[in-house]
Order: sequence, then structure tokens, then C-alpha cells
Amino acid sequence: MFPAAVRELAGGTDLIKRGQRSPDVFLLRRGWTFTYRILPDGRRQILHFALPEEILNHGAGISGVATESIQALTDAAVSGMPREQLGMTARLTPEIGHQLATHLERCRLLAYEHMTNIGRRSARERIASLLLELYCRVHRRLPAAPNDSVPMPLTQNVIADALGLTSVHVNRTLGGLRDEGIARLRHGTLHVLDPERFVELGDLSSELLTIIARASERDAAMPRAR
Amino acid sequence: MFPAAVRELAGGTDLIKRGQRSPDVFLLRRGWTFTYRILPDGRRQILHFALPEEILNHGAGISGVATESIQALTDAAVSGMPREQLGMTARLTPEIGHQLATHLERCRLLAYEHMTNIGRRSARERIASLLLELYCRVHRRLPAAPNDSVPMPLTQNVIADALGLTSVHVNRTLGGLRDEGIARLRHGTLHVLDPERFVELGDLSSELLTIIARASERDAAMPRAR
DNA sequence: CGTACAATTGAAGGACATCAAAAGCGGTGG
DNA sequence: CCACCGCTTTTGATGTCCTTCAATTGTACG
Repeated sequence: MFPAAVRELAGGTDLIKRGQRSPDVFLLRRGWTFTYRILPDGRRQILHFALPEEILNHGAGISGVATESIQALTDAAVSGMPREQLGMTARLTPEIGHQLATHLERCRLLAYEHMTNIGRRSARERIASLLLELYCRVHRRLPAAPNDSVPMPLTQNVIADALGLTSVHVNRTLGGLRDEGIARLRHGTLHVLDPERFVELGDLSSELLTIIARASERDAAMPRAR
Repeated sequence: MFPAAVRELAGGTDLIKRGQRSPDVFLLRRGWTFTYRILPDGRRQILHFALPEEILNHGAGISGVATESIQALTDAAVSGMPREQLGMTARLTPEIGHQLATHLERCRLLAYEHMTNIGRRSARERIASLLLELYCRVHRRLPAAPNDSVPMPLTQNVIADALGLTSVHVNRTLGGLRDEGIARLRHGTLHVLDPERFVELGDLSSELLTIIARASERDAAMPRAR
């Protein structure tokens, strides 16, 4: 459904800049990206992480002007198509439409999960929750064995801006999790040292796990455009 | 489009409980509601406020099970219709479909605005931002004259749970805003004392204002089901 | 008039921020 | 291969914004 043509993005470059016209919707083929906002004085809030096979820029729907910026976290590749075309396709083939609806619902759930995270949890819980969420989104399951690991190309600064903390505090808190043998984030890889305590601390809502699992079924059932 | 039959809700009662099956979508006819989550240990995060004429429970889309609870903030009245029927109508009449899409987009923008608020702003800014947002959503414009006022049935506890603060701190911060002659919240009414400083402190993103304005045009152009 | 809830105030503590600097690490070029 | 550069991580010291605990006052309501 998406064209084969891909656009390469170096890590750290913006795919979309807030305020720009952005008529295209993208499929993320490779790499991670994040959606963010910058306040007038430079403070940054990261709103959403996207992993491969996810849709980018589904927002900006009404006016065609992007309301958030999207940046490549790692080197990445995307392929785009005009928004109208996606809408059309979705209307014509219920399968695609349903997939799209699921994706939007998933984004909404993630947003609410993050809001709850930032608003009502301690730094330890927030960090564990984010790392656990990303672990699950990559592996499509909970961590089970000690030393299960997963690629996680986040700097402490990025984690801080996603969770409403400072990078210094993220550093100390990560240090705590490491020293207590719960989890360790190093060189872009997350090592889950004690799955049980990690999952308990992260406290992912069951709906989120369900949605993640469902995404997995879908991908298994449907051949993907390559 | 929505049936005329309404269901009355006393303030403080739940319309939807998380985990419940909830096949209906509702139109809020009268009163305010909020969407929220409760953590296992009782901490509460308020995710979204809904005002009259807005759609409730558009989430819970995929499985038909509610992922968040919705509670009436004031006495309220809603009318419901099955989710399928709304989807059907939206597909058949593009006008309705577009309206629905706009609404979903609006919710997404609000969620991101709130996330930025909670994650990266001080208590003063958060409170000003929330109050300003609600002012604009009620009046469909920015406050202009000193002592402009608007009904705002929020307790300090509700504000706290929406913004990731404690009610004690909300109280002190509101006191500050009052003493400095910026804004005053009393007996369910917000009085904007100094519109200019209030708007600056609240710092609403221009997109949000645009969306709010657009909602206003739409409502002016389209007769509403009553 | 009494009950229940919301707002207010004080005192003390803690989680997280700020400022500053050092150390690790990957990449690049001489 | 080493020197150098920029970025990230780490660590220390200090400060503050917000929380916690507790009690009082105000307000709506039957």
C-alpha cells in the first residue's frame, strides 16, 4: 500500500517541523523516531516514540499543518504517501481502515498512559514504565528471563524530556535501578536484570499490553508492503 | 443524529467505568465531565475534560471495553447511541465523518497540550494554562477585558489531579494568582483579572486556539441535533 | 444547626532541579 | 596509532519547588 520508495533520515534530523505544511503521511520502515514540542523558552516535551512499521504524521489532519515536530532518534528510513490517498484507501478497503483505526486508538492509549506516568508517578516508576513499554513494543511480550535484552537507543536526555525530568536525575535514577539489580540501560541496549520486579515497577496497564499483543497478531496475519 | 432521549447524571457519578463493556458513544448535552484513570494505589490522573456538545467514550473503540473511566463533574445529561451506528453514519454522510475526525484531532491536540503542560511547566504555568484553555473552550475566544468571567466548576482537588499536583499546592498557587491580580477562581467561576498577563502565562499553542475557533465556526454553520 | 466537603494555612521534609566539573566513549583526521 | 573533538554519562554540592501531615475555617445543604 505504501510506495516502495524510501527517504533516508540521519539520526537527529527532523522529518516534520511544527508549523510546516505536511500533506504526507509516512510509514516508518527502519529506525526510531519521536514526536515532540518545544516551548518558547526551549524546554522540550517528547510526546511519542515511533518504532518501525508505525505510521507517522497521522495528525496534522485538518489543516494540513503539522502541530508537532518529528525527529529521527536513530538513522531511519520512511516512505510517504499523500494523506488523501491514505484516507481513500482506508475507505475503500475495510481491512486497511480497521488497521488505521487500531493504530489511532493505540496512539491515544499510549498518550493517556504517558500522561498518567508523568502526572502521577515517581521518577523510578516513570522510567521503569517507559522502558517496559518500549521493551514490550519491540518484543511484543513482557520480559521473562533474567538478562533479557532489547535495543533501546535512548539517551538519558531523551528519556528526561519524555518523562518531565532532568537528565541528571534520570542518570541517578537509572543508576539506582542498575545497582538494585532491576534493569540496566547501556550503549543503546536495555538489559532486564530482574523481570519480575521490573514489570511490577513499570506497572503497564493491561489494556496497553492487550493492544500491543493485538498489533502483533495483526502483523502476523497480514503481509506487509515492503 | 443523536436520539433525543437523554440520561441524567448526578455530579460525581461515573458514566463509564474502566474495564466495563461500553458499546455506546455519548453526546454530552449538559454539564461537564472528565475522563480519568486510577492507579492501583489510588492515585488519580484526570486525562480530559469534556464540555457540552462534545462526544464521550469515542475511545474503547477496538474491543468495546472502556480503557478509561468517565465521571460527571457537575450534574449532567447525555444521550447515547451504539458505536456501530455512529461509524455507519459517519461513513455515509461525509459531513458527520469530517466532524468526527475533527473532534478526534481536537482530543489528540488537547492530550498533547496537557502532556507538555504536566511534563515541562511549573505549577503556576500549568494552572494558568488549564484555566485559560477551559476559558477558551467555553467562550470560544481569548479573555479580553479585565474581570471577564466564565463558569468553571472545578474543585482544587480536580485541578490537582489533572495537573499532577497536590490540592494544597494548587490552593497556594491559585492564591498567588489571585494576590497578584492575574486571575481568581471562586465558587465555580473564573474571573480573569488581568487578561494580558493571564494569556501570556497560560501560553496556549496557536494550533489549539485555531482548533477551538474552528469548532466554533463549525457549530455556527451547522444546526445541532437537539 | 449539624454534617460533609472544599478551601485555607502552617510547619517540616523530600524528591527533583540547578550548577559545575570530570570522566567515558565514539568518530575523525593527521 | 594517537590526538583531538563533541556528545553522553557520571558525580558532587546546594537549592527549591512541591509534598506531606495536620489543623482550622469557610460554604453548601438537608
